[in-house]
Amino acid sequence: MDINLTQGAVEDLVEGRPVNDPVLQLVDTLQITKGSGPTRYRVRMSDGRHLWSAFLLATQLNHLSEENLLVPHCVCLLKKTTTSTLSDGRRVVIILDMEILQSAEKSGGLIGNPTTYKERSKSSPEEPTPAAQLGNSSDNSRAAFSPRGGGTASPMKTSAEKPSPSKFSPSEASSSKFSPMKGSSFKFSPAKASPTTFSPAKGSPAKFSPTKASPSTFSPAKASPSTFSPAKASPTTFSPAKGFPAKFSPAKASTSKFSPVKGSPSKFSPTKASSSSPGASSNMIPIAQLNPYQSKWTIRARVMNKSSIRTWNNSRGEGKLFSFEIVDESGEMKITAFNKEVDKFFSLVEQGKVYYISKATLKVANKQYNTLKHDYEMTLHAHSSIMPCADGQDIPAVQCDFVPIAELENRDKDAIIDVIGVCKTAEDVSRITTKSSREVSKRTLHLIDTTGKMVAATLWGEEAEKFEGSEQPVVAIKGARLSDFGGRSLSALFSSTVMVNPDIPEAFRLRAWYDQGGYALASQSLSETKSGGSGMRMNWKTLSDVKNENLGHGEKADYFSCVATLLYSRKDTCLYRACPSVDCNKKVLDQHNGWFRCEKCNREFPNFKYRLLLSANLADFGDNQWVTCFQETAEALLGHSAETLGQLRDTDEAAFDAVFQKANFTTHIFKNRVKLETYNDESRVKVTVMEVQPVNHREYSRMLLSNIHNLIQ
DNA sequence: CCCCCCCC
Repeated sequence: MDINLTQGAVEDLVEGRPVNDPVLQLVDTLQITKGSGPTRYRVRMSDGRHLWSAFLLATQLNHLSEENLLVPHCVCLLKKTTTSTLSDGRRVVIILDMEILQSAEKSGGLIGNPTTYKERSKSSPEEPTPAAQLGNSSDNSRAAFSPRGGGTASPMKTSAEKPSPSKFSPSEASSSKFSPMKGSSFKFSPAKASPTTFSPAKGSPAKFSPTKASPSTFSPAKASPSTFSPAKASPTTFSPAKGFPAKFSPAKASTSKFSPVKGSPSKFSPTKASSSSPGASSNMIPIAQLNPYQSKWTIRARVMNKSSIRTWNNSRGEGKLFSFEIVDESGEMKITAFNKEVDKFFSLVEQGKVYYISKATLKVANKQYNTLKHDYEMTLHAHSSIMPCADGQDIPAVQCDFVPIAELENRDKDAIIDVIGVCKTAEDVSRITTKSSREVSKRTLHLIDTTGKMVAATLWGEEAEKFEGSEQPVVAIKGARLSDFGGRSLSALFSSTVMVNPDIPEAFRLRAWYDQGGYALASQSLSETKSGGSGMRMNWKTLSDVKNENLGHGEKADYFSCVATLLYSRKDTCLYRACPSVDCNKKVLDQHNGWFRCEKCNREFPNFKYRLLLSANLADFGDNQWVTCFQETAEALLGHSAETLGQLRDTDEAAFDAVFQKANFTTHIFKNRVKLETYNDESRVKVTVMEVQPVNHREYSRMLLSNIHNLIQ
């Protein structure tokens, strides 16, 4: 296989021009270990025409050298690079990502007769920009290039020279928001199906104008933690019903926003930046292009998620921190603030708002805790600047890549996914104690979508407590974790964003689908719900269906729901005297001496409790069926407790009769278990009522539609 | 510099 080198790529890279997927030949590698930092590798590369010896391997690629993969004359694809200029004007091309395309053996020596490239022009030393001075003291925060890069003779400094591929000059950005170079790593290619964007905070214009947001705004005194209160929990629900104006119409939130092909003049051009931002001539770059090898940049991004303040105390010390996640059209990033930066920025940073952010430290993202799609994460430091941006409406707040619920079956356990569905049922909130003895609230929702599948999704803490599911809202969860519990289920993480009735096209579509008949679908859950409780799906059947379809004849019991009317119940045999022990319901034997014997407990008691075991005949329009109701369901059907009924029977037979008369011809939703049982060589289907619910209009409609659906199929 | 992500 012949691989062509990208002739001219060396010149383009050194001069900072974007190059698409340059293929270069590695000439040699030099280890430049010095000082305390990690080893760095300098590589010489050739494009067949020119050589350039100042390629520097980003430290995350050190393994390539350490695994002896950087063999002279191998051919490489540079997938991501950035060009920096040293303080003396020399150019360094930093390789952030690369791949070896062809071994040295196959390439058979040096290709062509390359000569060392001579830089066309060395850029003049940069001038401090207004941005560099804003929000921090005037010391030189244009830090030395790569604190880890201690291997060069003189400290390397980056400069903000124009042609760096990571920055946008007007000419480069003319037809596209982002540079077409590979290094920009777009997540949103038009080919890929439309991630969704929306602004949970409704794009609320920032209260502050950039001019107002002078450095004094950020004094610790003003931004003291005491001012925080409402910021934290509120933004999780965004119901239009609550009076938020819908900022993003479906049309506006269309995927065209993401097309890197079409589009308006660059948002990241210096021209634009100078008009309204504190960045002035600073380098406004997309988040996707942030890396540790640039010292001067400004990003403009929306806060999509903000943590509360946490403290830590461990062997390495103690302190406090908070973190938040930001987004622009190119990508996302996690930012963490510690200690003084917490005081400085916590109250300023609000979920949903847009800020200019500059001068922070980038480090390789710890993927164990950071699920965002970026190689790096950011830490704020003493000179970091965060300024509210007044006109950030164009910045999407959340990029969602919703996975259809049915598709969750095929995804890996622990995958972090975005999901959207109608909350068909929400379980009650409950308190649990974790393994580490912390108490936390949880609530499980059952979400369905147009795939007809349902999945359980658990919310935690405040989110669980405040969730209101009675109106069957559309719920979107960005960044939920897929677990394999009970088949497949989802769990919200600290980093998840839960949105109720978000103003996005998917939500509108789901709402319409559900209200126009989706609700009647007997959706099958990917998550098993133990207990025949409220999580049980409705498998609507008519009573004749139960017989015709031979329900209960299989190995396992079948479950079905029906709307039926109680015709008659056997009052004479409905009560029995049971063992008074808490967890024993065994019938006791009257010893006729004031004592009652429980065979199971092997004990005699001076008392007993009444239990119900009611045989009832249910009917719908086509058939009738004998069923058994135990304690709770019988109590629900008769409207009295077993104890009351026992007392009545013993003291007031007329009143006891009246209870049954009154219960006759009442109609309910019955959830039932059906199983073929053999007793004395005789088989018959036994139907046990698991749950009795009042008929509500919605469920009744669903039952009708489902039955009609069964009829016509 | 943190890093808890829970329960059945």
